[in-house]
Amino acid sequence: MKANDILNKHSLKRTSCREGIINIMLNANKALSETEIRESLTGNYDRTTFYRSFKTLEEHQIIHKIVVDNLMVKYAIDNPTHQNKEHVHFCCNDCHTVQCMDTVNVWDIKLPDGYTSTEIEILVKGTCAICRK
Amino acid sequence: MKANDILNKHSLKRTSCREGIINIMLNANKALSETEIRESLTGNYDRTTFYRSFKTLEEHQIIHKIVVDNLMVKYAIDNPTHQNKEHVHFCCNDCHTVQCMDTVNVWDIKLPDGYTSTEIEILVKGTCAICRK
DNA sequence: GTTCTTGCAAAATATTTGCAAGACG
DNA sequence: CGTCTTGCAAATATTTTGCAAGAAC
Repeated sequence: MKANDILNKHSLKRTSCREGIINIMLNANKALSETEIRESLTGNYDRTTFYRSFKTLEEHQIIHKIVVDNLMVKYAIDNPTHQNKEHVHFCCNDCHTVQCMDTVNVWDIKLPDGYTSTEIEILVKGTCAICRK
Repeated sequence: MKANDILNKHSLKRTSCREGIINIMLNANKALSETEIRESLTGNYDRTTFYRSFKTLEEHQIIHKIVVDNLMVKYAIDNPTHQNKEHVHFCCNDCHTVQCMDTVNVWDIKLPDGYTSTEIEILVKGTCAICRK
């Protein structure tokens, strides 16, 4: 599915900034920071525009935000094949790449009585396969 | 163990700010934000002092930081009984209380080949037992 | 043409750093 | 008294908001 189809599906206007963001994320196999996205885009957009675009895309569950520390914020496309499914985020301490790990199983977490969960965020930090070598 | 003992154990100077922070956290059954801590303290401290105190206490593994969003950052005391043990953090969508769930089991996460993990952060969002009623 | 989006300026918020004065041990 | 900590000022960074001009449909 192309960027335009995704925007149409959500009745969002097809602007070059949104198209660009989605296309870059569709081709990335990792989560990207605002800076990385800006540097990959051909057009030059105001930072405010990015923030608003991210917000809109996130609200429509086209992308999701990954906060590693307060400092490192990245975005990844919502893969339709695992939509609504909890998945693990992995952050490499070495190269700081952040990835969604679709192949890692997530188990149900048994909370104390009276507690209910709507969302589970799992962030694993360590060394990725490339830096490991 | 009292605040002074903890500071002594780590060879940290006993300042009223550090004592205050630790004492408040020892008596809290939940994680606290910088603002909540400042409002609970009798003395008035500069924000810089808080940031440096948190940093020092965190480096000595006396407290740990919990990042819910970029906006919501909280701190909790390192309970000696579960030191070094992974535990789940729970954030209530309603009252925004953040707690360490010592009773919830954390399973091993099986990563793809080549990946190793040094740390796992699990944040469960939902409704707590009090707001559930 | 109506509605939504963008860019700019500015404000609000969070965090870090340097330095001199002061507290701790 | 030597070392570490604090407060203040200021720099840096992130994110949000209002408003007018412009683009999408």
